[in-house]
Amino acid sequence: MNVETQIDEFKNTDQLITESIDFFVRMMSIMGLPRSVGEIYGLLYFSPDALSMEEICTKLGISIGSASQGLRTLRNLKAVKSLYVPGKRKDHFLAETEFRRLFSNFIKDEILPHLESASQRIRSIEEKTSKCTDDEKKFYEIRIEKLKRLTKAGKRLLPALAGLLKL
Amino acid sequence: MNVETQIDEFKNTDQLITESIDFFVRMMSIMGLPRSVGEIYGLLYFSPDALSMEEICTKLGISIGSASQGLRTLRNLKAVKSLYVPGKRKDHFLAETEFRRLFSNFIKDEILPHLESASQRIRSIEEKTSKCTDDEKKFYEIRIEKLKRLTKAGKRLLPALAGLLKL
DNA sequence: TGATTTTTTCATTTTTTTTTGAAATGATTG
DNA sequence: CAATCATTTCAAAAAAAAATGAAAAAATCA
Repeated sequence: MNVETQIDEFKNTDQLITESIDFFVRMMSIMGLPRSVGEIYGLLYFSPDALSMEEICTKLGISIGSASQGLRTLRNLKAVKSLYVPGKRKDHFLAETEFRRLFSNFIKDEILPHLESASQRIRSIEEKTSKCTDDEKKFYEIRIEKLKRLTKAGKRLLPALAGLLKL
Repeated sequence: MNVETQIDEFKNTDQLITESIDFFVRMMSIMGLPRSVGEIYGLLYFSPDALSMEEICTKLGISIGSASQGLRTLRNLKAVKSLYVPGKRKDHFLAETEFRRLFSNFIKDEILPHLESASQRIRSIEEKTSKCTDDEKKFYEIRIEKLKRLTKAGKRLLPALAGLLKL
């Protein structure tokens, strides 16, 4: 294999990783996760070998702080697993590629808690109608009922959503 | 009705609206929409009468710029409709309370376009594998296949999601 | 254990997003 | 159609979110 082919191949893999990072940066951003989280996952997703935090920092040009926090986020979502590499001291990271579990964790950790506190807030809204006139009460109660049905549907539907992902 | 009762009632409705705003600010923020959008919707959701932009600004203490932009966003999502009030020059706004349509519009406007461009990016990633060795190709192709299935499932599932919301 | 390496934390800086409000544009009325 | 009122736009300011990197903490090794 001559030098030019090597360079070509390097560039190609490089571009592939760049596109992957682009892809996941956007996807994670829809989910409200910071850029760095998408970058790290995008890099790992197409890496055959587990990478150390230092390699991640170098390849992405991000700080160790960002890498550490980003990896923590990804670990919490079970989007990344750390792997023991014999003879090496540093932790090494691999992308977890089962999106179903990833989304299920995202919904459980990031969405459902909000729905829980929403239910409480609705109860608190309901209490405030006690001193209204009957006409007002009627109007408010219809709207409150809609909110209740919304949160109920959300709590039921969202966790089921990941299950529907027959990837 | 004496003055104290009036004051009590005023306070009660006021608190109710405050809680509603709180509720929708958080909900809209999950959807990545700015605070002001949630505030406006939260105010309108429990308003029996249509409100003008000026009233919205005053009641929420936000600028006319925010109100104008926020109402535009809500109008685009069909979360708010403007109502002609006879004898008044200003436009008046009412909350659209069918969440099903609201979410369906949100998914159509804010999520699906990203999935479309994701498909293109995957194709671009695929092209980059052409010059890889067979072993590398195998690894990459498995991951690419997963991405394809993910976007496909997303495009199918997300629009259906709003339909499942039998509120 | 003590020295060395790796990782986390968090105050500060940088970047991005949102809000503001004055000017421009558009709409309505007499 | 001129005057007035209502709405949008957009550059600048303010606020919020994310990234940085040095210091602290934790882990590993000899």
